[in-house]
Amino acid sequence: MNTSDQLDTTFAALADPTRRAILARLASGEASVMELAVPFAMSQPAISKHLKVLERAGLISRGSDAQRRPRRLEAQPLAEANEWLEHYRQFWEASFQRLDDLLVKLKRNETAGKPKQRGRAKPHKQ
Amino acid sequence: MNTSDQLDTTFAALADPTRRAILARLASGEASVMELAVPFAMSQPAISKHLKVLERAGLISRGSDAQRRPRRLEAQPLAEANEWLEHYRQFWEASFQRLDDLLVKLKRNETAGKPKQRGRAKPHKQ
DNA sequence: TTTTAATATAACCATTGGGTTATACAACTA
DNA sequence: TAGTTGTATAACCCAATGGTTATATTAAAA
Repeated sequence: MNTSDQLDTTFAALADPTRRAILARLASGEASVMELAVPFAMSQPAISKHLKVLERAGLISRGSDAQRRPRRLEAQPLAEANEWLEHYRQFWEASFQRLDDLLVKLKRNETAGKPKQRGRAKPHKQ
Repeated sequence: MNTSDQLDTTFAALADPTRRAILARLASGEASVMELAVPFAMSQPAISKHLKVLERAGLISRGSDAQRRPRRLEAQPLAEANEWLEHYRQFWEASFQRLDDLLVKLKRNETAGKPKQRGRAKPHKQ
């Protein structure tokens, strides 16, 4: 699998809220399939399918404990995804900066004399 | 669209090599649909579909210049994706660290007396 | 005013994705 | 040994994805 294929399967695996929740759960330690399934209104086979997607992407691995097959997080593909994203950091930081500039300007017009804003004006989540 | 939906559509949009290549192209400036289509062995409507996916994810926007509808990069959703990934940084850095430790140990056994390795041992791309 | 260029949309097709239920299998427990 | 628990797999359904060709729309150029 080349880097591009790896990014395909990594991003595809991350494009599902159930799978992201599973990764979040595994961030606090390994867990069995049953344990992973509990929070979801979904059958056990559905969870097993999600786990297969995550495993094919290399985002989790499978252990063995009696009948259990505990999964644990394998974050390395996330490093590659992160590296890809990094190439675009300048672009989103530029847009944050434009937002800052705007907010500062508005603020100045509205309350001249008050202390200037400090730190970056983080935009609200949509 | 809540944050989770936004991540869904962002990651899904990124899970395709054609769309990632389009974003890479747009990183060096806006471009028309035709210009974007050139590098790909794919019909114009196929490209238009990809552009629609990127636009729905908020990753590009559409300008207007005569018959042309030039697209430009809108990197803000990438900031959110990056923020999500950041939560897992500790995990991939831990695995890099384990790899470092291993390499250093191997190196020591193999060539005792030579200078120690500096910086992080970056794993090869697969 | 007709033609050409750039883009969008419709209709279609094959494949994949995310879910289901039913069933198989492997490993503990009584 | 029989039952129970944990997980995987098979077969199926429906919706979504990624491509196609053909056609519509819009604006410029001749």
